[in-house]
Amino acid sequence: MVYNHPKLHVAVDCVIFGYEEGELKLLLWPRDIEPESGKWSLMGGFVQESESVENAAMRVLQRTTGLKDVYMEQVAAFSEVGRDPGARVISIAFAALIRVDKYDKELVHQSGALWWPVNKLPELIFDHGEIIAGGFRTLQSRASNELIGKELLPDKFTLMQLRLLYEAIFQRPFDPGNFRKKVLSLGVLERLNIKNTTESKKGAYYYKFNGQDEVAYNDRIFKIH
Amino acid sequence: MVYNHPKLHVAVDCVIFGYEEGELKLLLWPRDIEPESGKWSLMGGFVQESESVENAAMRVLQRTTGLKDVYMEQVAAFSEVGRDPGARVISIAFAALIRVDKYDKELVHQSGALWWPVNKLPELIFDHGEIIAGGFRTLQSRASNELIGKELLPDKFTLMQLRLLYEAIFQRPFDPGNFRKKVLSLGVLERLNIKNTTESKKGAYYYKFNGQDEVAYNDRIFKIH
DNA sequence: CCAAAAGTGTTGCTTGTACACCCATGT
DNA sequence: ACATGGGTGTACAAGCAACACTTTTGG
Repeated sequence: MVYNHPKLHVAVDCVIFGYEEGELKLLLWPRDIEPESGKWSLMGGFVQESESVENAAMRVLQRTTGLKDVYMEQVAAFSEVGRDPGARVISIAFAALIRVDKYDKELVHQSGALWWPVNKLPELIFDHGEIIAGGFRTLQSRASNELIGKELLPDKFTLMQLRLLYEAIFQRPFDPGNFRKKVLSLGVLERLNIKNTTESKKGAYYYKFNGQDEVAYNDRIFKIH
Repeated sequence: MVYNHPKLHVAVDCVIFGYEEGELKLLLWPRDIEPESGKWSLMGGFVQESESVENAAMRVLQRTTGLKDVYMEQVAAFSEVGRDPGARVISIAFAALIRVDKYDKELVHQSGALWWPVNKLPELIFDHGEIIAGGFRTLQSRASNELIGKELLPDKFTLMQLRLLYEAIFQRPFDPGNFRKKVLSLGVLERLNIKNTTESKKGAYYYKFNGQDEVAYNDRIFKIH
């Protein structure tokens, strides 16, 4: 059956978060064509006839970073008529969390992409600022409902590193003692018998996420100061 | 500029919630064409060249219920390739809350639509069951982050009516005393000097939402049993 | 020795939960 | 009189916030 109805360009845009040097960053590409040449943009791509928007987002992510099997979450559809002055394009935004020690740096570097700290973003094209804000809310929401870090930190990490990640995500400090107690009480971390001695004199135990992926979180977990 | 990329049918589907007789219901239409004739469906419509998806959803809602200026929230995009066997259609789902005392009953009745209790739904076409589940989660999420009822209850209502609404939304009982204290502590309700004497012997004060629409909710508000 | 992070403990406060209890009134 | 919902109060538990304090070790 053929529907006699308008067809539209549908794109996906990926808000790609990474964590590096104590800062939450996101990956942006310089735009080299008019209009708005010189500004920065999210990486996107058009949805094809034979794929879901989730597939399209994965495809875009793999094409640009070399990564597959990455955690992604749908943010929202952005569809104001004039959002892209060049053409009518509806965009479905996705938030992706990637580990900066794993992406294909060669590939990313070639394309001119750079990591930008979330609180020091450059000028962005179209409504990409709004899309990023949405992706950031999605990330915060996820981080308060379950313990994230597996997607952003190295395999083994100290509780300080995890805390700094959360401080970057929520842009506010957490009390070290309370953070430690809360996080450990969730029972999703396993202490290793190795210590990190580079970031403190005393040395801090490394932790890792213990396999049992799905713990039933009853409620919002982060109300820590 | 013309983009040399695929164009797709983009639809909106509205999950329309109403509250009546102590039950949370949603409005469904019988499908009278093959395939899946006889099953029920959400009301939807195609997004036009010159409108945002939000506009399209509003338009669909107004066309089917006569209502405008209704609270709506985007749920998510549903885009599996085979979701509509007739054609490739991406659907953006919206959740709408309407007051059953305000919609155009004539219009709705003509179209054959019926209100179905959320826990006794008929067979649904395509992935509309999944879409409804998403809309329901969106509703619950909103109801736990702020006090809803303005959109679903009459202008004046008793605290019992409000509680029954919340019990319908969360499908579990709330303690009457605790519910009352929590709700009143939010400071968004104003007590009227009228009593409802039809639903209890003693009579219960009517309340209404006081104008100041936006109260800053710091945290999830409903953790009441 | 001092600074800085690691790690543990304590205390007070807020908030939810589970009740008990009295009130008002229509039947 | 009694059942029913209206409305208030209380006692307990859980969880968070704030902060004190001890440990360890590199500089």
